[in-house]
Amino acid sequence: MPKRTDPGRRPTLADVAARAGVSAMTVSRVLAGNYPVAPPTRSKVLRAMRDLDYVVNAHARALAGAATRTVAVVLDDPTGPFFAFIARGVEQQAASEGRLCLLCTTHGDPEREAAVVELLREQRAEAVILVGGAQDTATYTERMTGFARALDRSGSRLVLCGRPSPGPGVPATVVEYDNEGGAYAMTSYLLANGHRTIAYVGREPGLSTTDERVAGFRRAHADHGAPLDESLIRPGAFSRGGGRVATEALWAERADVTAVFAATDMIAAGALQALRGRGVRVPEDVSVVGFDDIPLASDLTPALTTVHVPHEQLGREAVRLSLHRGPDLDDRVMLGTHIVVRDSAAPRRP
Amino acid sequence: MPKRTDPGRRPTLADVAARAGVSAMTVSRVLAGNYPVAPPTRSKVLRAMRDLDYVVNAHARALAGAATRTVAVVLDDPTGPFFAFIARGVEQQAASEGRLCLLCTTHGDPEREAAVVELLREQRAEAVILVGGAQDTATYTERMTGFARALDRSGSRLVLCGRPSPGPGVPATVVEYDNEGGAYAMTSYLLANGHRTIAYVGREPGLSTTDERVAGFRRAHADHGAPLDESLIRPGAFSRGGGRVATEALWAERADVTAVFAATDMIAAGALQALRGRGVRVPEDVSVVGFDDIPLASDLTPALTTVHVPHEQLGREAVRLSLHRGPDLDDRVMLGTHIVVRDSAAPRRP
DNA sequence: ATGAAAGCGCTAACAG
DNA sequence: CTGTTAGCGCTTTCAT
Repeated sequence: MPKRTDPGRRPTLADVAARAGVSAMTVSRVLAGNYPVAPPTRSKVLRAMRDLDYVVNAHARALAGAATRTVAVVLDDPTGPFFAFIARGVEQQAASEGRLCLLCTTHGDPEREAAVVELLREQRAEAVILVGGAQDTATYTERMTGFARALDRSGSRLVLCGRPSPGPGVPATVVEYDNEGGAYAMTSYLLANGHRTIAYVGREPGLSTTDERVAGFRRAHADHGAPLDESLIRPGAFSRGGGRVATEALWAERADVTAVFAATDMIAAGALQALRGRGVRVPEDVSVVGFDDIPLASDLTPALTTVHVPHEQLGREAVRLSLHRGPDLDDRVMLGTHIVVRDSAAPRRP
Repeated sequence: MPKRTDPGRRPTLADVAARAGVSAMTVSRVLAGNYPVAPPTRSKVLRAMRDLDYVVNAHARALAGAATRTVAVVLDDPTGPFFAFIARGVEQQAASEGRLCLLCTTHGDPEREAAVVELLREQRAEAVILVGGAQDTATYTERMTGFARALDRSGSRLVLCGRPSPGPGVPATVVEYDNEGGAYAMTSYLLANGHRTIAYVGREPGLSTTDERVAGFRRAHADHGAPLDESLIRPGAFSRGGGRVATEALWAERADVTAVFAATDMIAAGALQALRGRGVRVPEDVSVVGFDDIPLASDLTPALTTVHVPHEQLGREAVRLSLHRGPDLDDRVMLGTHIVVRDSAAPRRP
């Protein structure tokens, strides 16, 4: 039986060509639109495509040499407070560049992460965007270098978004934001408001963002000539509960603190809970500030003064940069952060 | 020059076969693992694959007839409060079924939605999951029927998740949740707590979920023999601002209301703002309840009593059902909802 | 248990 | 401006 009459078959380029009385190549050119085709021919082809409800086969196209026009985001968990914004940035930029967007999650499991990278190599994704903080250790650097090289060999590009760079010479794109600068600006703001006994709550040792934020906290103290009591840099988990616990512990020891710089907005939310529980008024008695500017920040009572991180732009830049990249092996950009003044911080009361 | 020595080329199945001294077919079988291969041969092949850093080409595979092993979610906006949870459910189930997940957004634009469906037809995605409420009009039904048929012709499956069914006989899978039952349960709860003047705030005419929720509200009144004052069903936008405005307007007219059933948690948040602004205490003076059970609900003060919608499970079911589906043309499931009692509702004060 | 041959549907590279 | 010829890398028959 001739193929043409096969009933359940999806129409192919050849079918369209036959129906329009032209060659397959002409149809291909009409599709791509990057080559001159005589208008009458063009309309005949378009007509045939419509008649047959023709849909190109993206896989055949990818196999024949065209780019896959697909980028991938790899997240910890799409319900995270800011991962969603990064995902939105990625998706938007991908869409505006005519790319489709693959979404994968790892739940923080390194094995799953490796498996996902492998899957994305199979897909020949143009870019693989790894999102979210990570332990900045030697192991991490090795892993990322491995991913970068492997993806490079597959004709794909690794993008580290909000993660530390594996160093120069590694074929990867890095999109960061200014943790140090944001912490510096916020600490300066508190110091300018007369605070001198500022606790930094929620240091998670080893986490890349932590070190940078603490560095900004330190530099601001130094630049303002304010002595920094190291015992005021408090450890704690990056969660609401962690913030509550750490703040409770802090108050048990030091009632002289007049401002709390929480490492994240979530921690700040926990700190507010703890302080409310103790009958401490914010910002009258104590100022509390956060970092990240997640939606929750403006919902808290009082609305949280915090450092804005351009999550969405981070996602957009990740796509943009990986798609239009120069001849360099590695490239990176750092996006700025800035403080957002709301109601949770006030000048120190005498 | 022989292909094999081409330096930048990605190794193919043939390369692996050559290196292992077997035919391409044998390598393919090792890869698929669904056919007996002699253990020694097998190891030789695996060895060669590792040596060459071989990665299958998903597109070649898809072209040669294998399934694409890809499902797609189409969202309004990934930063929406519950879209993220549905996306998580989809992604998790997809991963556990060995599928990759494409993420597309439409920002509520029907044209973009149609364009996205077309793109996904090109990708031969196994399932295309459309998420989120929609106006249940004749136009909607036609659109969805069109999508369903088009996807069906491309060997793909349309899944409507939390959206109305286009009716029987249309090749689509529908995964819904029980809006009517949830509203019934919540209204019953308020009635059982002695409330008799309950306002329903945030009716968006035409939106599919609205009608079902209002129906449950009505049925509960009827079943409890409580008269329902139609003027207490208040229109309003599905947003915090909408809730605030609608509640302000309500209070200006009716100070006798003792309970507010907000159509969504966001509306409830707005209602709480409005009531706080007026110095009305919740739940002492007025009870407020919501619908959806988004994370914000437990963060509000007081924590919101609301109807839980199983968003994540909705996403999981969408994938599961579309992948393991019987011979029927259309299929649907409805997931249950239940009330979550927190602090924003109390017995009516005498 | 393994291999050979024939495509899957498209586009790149050359003609004309 | 349009057509021809060759694959892209894999999996499906059908043989052996």
